Amino acid sequence: MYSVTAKNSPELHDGQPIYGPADSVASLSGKDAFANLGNLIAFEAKQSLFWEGDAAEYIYKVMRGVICLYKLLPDGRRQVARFCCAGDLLGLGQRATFQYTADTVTPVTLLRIRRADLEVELESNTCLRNELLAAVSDELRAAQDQLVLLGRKSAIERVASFIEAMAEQTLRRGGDARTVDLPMTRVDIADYLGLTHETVCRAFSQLKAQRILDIHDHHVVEIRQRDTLADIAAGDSAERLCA
Amino acid sequence: MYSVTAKNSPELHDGQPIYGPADSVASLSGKDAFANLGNLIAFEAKQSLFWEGDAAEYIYKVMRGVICLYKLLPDGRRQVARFCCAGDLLGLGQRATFQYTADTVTPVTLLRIRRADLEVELESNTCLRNELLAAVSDELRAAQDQLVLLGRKSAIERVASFIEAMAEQTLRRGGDARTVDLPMTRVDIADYLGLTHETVCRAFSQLKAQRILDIHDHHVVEIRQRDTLADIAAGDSAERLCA
DNA sequence: CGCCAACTTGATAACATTCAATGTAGGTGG
DNA sequence: CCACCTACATTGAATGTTATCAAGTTGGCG
Repeated sequence: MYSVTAKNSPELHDGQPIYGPADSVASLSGKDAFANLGNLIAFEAKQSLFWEGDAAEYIYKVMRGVICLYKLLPDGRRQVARFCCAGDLLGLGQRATFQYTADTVTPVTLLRIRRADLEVELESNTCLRNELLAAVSDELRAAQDQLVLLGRKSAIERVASFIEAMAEQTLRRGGDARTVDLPMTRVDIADYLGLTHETVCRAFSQLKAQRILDIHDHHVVEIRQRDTLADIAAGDSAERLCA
Repeated sequence: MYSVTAKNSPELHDGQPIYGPADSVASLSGKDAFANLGNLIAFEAKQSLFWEGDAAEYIYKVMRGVICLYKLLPDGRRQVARFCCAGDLLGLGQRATFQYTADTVTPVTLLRIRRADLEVELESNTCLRNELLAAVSDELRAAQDQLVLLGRKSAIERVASFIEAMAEQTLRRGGDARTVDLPMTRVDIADYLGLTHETVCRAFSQLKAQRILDIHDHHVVEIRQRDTLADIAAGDSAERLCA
């Protein structure tokens, strides 16, 4: 489980900390097409990696921990676009600047790859090219699902969808599908789901009251009725299930 | 301008109509890296091209007209993911099935390309590969902007954003930036913006009452105060502007 | 032990939806 | 040619979900 409450060590801010270079990645991820292109760097929780509009000199691969990508409106309203976990790539796209701001949610280890180096490698490396296209395509598909969630789902449906998605991710990483780790705060979740943190809270409470969830810790929930949760998440017969 | 009210000719449904093959495309689009890979087909307005989950044997390039891509929830709620106009590609992504349903909004001419043919061509054609990656990246960026709109913008901000985006598109195609063509219905717009058609209607009326828009025809609006519209769309000082 | 940040719960209010009625334009058929 | 029909658009009134504002509670850490 993640240590969410790690403090902002003043001596380690804004990405200075550097691990051993290049090939020490192998120990973390097995063989990785990206490993020999970049360096590992580490960040504490709750730090900024980059801001929307920054020159995108690097792209990143998350090796460990969770990162939150978001955009801000002028008056401070925030929309979280994505939570990036181990294996995810950040900073793709062909723009010279980042399209969103990135903060760490937990302590994080990143593989940092110079964009220019990547582009050279892409010329010859078909496998890498495919992996990259797959990453962008997956990101697009996830964004389209999120459009449906934000445009058409109710608060309870959004929260149920989120928990289900996090559970699936846990499962893919070989974890227990019933115990779900939620390292981010309620505010982060709210900004991801287009709700307020109070509304997210009430949805959690409601799912707990209906015995669909158990909430051990604020950041660890257990799914007790996976089918019902899935039905709510899918937007199916909400009136019956949420009565 | 588009003829929105074209009838559903019974003799021309579900994509049978076929134009001349391959190279007659040149006359429509100038040189086009995709042209010699596919065939042109035409559709009337308000027809289905394919459904979410269909086997994705082809990808399409829109040569003329407008197409609406959407997803449905089990109870019929609809979220429009995108309106595709001339030059846009449909059906990208590496999945064997379509990720959304596609209906024509206006009469449409498409270039239809067999996916297998495209993949063969991609092996050798660097230019085409780049064009494809650029298309996916653009689609992703548009989807991320839409996440902010759906998650955090008010009704009036959503409608202002939509009109502004349509105006920019008109401009890029060499049209007058003030006169904006909206070939889709209010329901289509509502399902794109995550609102009801009544709310969209009221937002149009409000923008008209504030003399920010003129509404000639239901499907043609004129922007009278571009700056104010842009401010509202950006979510800037909404309280002052919308008072 | 006490502080602080995150979380939870409650009361009220706002904005968008829902339900209902009316308006408008194009197309059809008498 | 006009009346009718249908689909789409607009406006009004009510209802409801979610946001906002306001207290409290909890848990981790100094």
